[in-house]
Amino acid sequence: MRMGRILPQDFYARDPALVAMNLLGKVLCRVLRGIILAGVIVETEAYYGETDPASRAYRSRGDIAMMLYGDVGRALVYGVHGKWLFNVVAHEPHGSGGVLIRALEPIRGVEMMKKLRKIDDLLKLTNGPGRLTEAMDINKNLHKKPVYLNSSEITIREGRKEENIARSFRIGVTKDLDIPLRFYVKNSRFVSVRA
DNA sequence: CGCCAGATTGACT
DNA sequence: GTCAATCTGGCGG
Repeated sequence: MRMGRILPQDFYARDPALVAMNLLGKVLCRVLRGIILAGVIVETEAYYGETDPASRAYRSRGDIAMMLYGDVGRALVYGVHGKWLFNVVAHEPHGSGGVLIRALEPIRGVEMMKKLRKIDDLLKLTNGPGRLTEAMDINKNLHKKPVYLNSSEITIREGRKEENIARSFRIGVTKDLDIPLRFYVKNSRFVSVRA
């Protein structure tokens, strides 16, 4: 697959659920020590601000929480259970929210991803939010970096058109909202486990 | 400073 | 299916 153009910042200036849905089929691109690692986004989740009990902005005023209210199109990287999770800040003007990238279909730099993950199985390389960050060496260094600039080590680009989009409730959250906010490519083998 | 929840994963019965 | 290792950010003292 040819590398598409980088999505502009205003792509992220919409409701997080809409952005999450529209990110399916787009390409997450990471430049690591001159090597390009890339994967098609096949699973995402939307999060809101203080109204969302699963959000990091729910009853919190820390740096992570405040970022959800800040500039759209920036990487929001933070740790849970010893893993790094990769999000992009996305919300309407004066709103709050972000999109968690939960799974990728690897398309470039597979050998390096296998090294970083210390496994060989292509299907288990990037099928989970903590797995894909390990496969692409995404960590605190990329926190707050814009994903819409050519100079960034992490960008999101045009990819393919996805047809079969499904949605479900978010995975792993203790308190969810009553609308399903997880989006995934229905017949992809690279979607994370559980449902 | 100490404590601990948590948007997870991998190992195991 | 169950379970615990994992470690950072945020908050209380």
